[in-house]
Amino acid sequence: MAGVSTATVSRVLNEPERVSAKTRSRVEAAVAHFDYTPHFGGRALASNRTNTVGAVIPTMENAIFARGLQALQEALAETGVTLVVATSNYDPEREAQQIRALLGRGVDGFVLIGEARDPALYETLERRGVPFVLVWSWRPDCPWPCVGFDNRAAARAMAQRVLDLGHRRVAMIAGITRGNDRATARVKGVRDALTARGLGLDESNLIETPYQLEAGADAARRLLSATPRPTVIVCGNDVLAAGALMAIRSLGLNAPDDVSVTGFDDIDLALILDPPLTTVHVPHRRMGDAAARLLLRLRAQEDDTASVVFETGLVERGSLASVGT
Amino acid sequence: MAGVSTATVSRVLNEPERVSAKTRSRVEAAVAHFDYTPHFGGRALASNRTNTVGAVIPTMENAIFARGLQALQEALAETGVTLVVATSNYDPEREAQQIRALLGRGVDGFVLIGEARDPALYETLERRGVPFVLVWSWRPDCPWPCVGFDNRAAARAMAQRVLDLGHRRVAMIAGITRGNDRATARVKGVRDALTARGLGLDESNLIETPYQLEAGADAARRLLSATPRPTVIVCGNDVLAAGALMAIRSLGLNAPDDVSVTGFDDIDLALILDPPLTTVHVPHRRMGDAAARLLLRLRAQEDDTASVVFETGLVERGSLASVGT
DNA sequence: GTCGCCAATGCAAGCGCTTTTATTTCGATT
DNA sequence: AATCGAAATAAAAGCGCTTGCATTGGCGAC
Repeated sequence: MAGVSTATVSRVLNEPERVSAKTRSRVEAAVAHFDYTPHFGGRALASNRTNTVGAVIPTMENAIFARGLQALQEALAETGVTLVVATSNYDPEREAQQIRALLGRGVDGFVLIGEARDPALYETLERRGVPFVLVWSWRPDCPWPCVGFDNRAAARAMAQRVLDLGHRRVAMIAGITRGNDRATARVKGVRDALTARGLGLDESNLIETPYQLEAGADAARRLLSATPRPTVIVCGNDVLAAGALMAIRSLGLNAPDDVSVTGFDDIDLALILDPPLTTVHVPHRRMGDAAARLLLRLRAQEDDTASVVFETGLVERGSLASVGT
Repeated sequence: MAGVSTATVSRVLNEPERVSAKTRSRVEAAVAHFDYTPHFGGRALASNRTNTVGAVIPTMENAIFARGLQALQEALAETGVTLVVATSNYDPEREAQQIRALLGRGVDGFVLIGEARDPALYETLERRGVPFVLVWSWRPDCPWPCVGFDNRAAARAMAQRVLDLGHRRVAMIAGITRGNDRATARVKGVRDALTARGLGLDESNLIETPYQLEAGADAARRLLSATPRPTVIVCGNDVLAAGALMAIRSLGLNAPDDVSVTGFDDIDLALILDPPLTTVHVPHRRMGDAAARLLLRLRAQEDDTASVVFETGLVERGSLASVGT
């Protein structure tokens, strides 16, 4: 040892300024010499903090979450907080399990996707006093701290643009809406716009399907087999739209001449597609970053813990054309 | 309480079979009633295990890692082990930091990408007795437990195929090779094949660049400005290849008629591209899964802890054509 | 009925750290 | 040189759990 008590070592590690420079350097030398690392368990037990936050996302395979997580993780790491990630595969029960599992691991903060979940879960979180932030969705009057955007309004804006371009036979490929408020809001938004013009979205023109390339392609093939076929397919995200474009090509049709397609998210993919995808731009990385900062403020019991809303924007590329051109 | 000692509660939670059915059910009732969760720190301190494994990957934004992690995480979760993910952004120093940070958090297992890293790090891991698995790369005689494939051989096979199709002016867009043995091996593999036919890959025909879409496009533009221009661009991964295809289109050229392109990884993207990408198929998900199982065996000190090698395969789609057709 | 044995449970000692409180040290002041 | 106070450090009490060992109780064998 460096001739000091464990208390001093602890102080050197946690509040270096409270220790005299001379002792501090001696301790630091010893730490370096023995390649000492404090024991996490001991620390967690004594201080009752783990400096860990948990995120439960649907899947890492969706680029939007991967990107958001990356930003989240970077922002948290700056303050020495570790991120633990679990996935639910879009299953609400599994999400609840994962949250409980992470609670058991003593995470002292949560980042959760969307708002739709069992009230009992919210109650548990509050009772334990574990702060959390809901990401990726936002609506007026959401009672929890959120960092997101208005999925419904964004989808509505996209659908309005579609209608402005003269489309009347509108079909939609949505994500699975059960337990997914983002997917639900996007369908609602499209409905809003259609209804406002006296149109509807009946069952035959709306398919819910997992957010996967092949699933999107299958759905598009089904929608396009109708007579008369839709002039536009509005998709719940970019991956579904990519699938739809694949299907269109495989049917010998041409986008946007025969059928227009729109996406949602604006991931890299949208740029690569041919034609490039008209979609809704969502600032995933900035949301991840903002979520981290909001969560840190909540943990620190700071005052400024208001929800953060991001604006989305229509990005018009080549996949959406006016009807009949 | 349920009228038992804490010791019994601990046993109910950890080795239920050692407690009589009657007591066990009483304890379980109490646990459920109070919504009790064991304190992670206490547990870690007393048992000196955290049931956590750490993974340090370059970035979650690359689909291959996202996919591998997803599989890894699912396989680990089955046995109650939690995955903690950190990212290095392809920076060896940062990777070392992250490994030490995770060690400090008491992870009792590691999944690391590739083999190239400071020997001191390996020493630290061994000294601490923390088992680890290297993923995504494999070579004969690797002294550590690996789950991967032979990047060099796979790249060589791809290059051979390119040469078999008559290409002689071969250019390559590689990832940054510093501290990245996969990227390095892929360049070597291509060189192997070229050298075997008396060709070379001089500086003007090899560009190293980050694995990003735009970077790939820029590199392709530079390569294609040469006279005579290359007939094929071999890319270090699919994202770079997608960028190259974008650049080719933006230059008014056509793939594969004017220039062929090949990728590496076979992510979803490869299928969507136009023309669809000829690439090397890598079983990312299965690697993640196998890595989890190998690590669990190492932790359990089982005998069967041999490295796992996966086969890769050429997937021929439309982006590579024979020269002069 | 007694004894011995094993399964089931309780007891109590830590695990390595943080933190409150007490003690020492040292410099400044008189 | 003595005194005081502030700053620096040590002492010691847990944090909530696991686990080796001691104890209890129940049962079968004699």
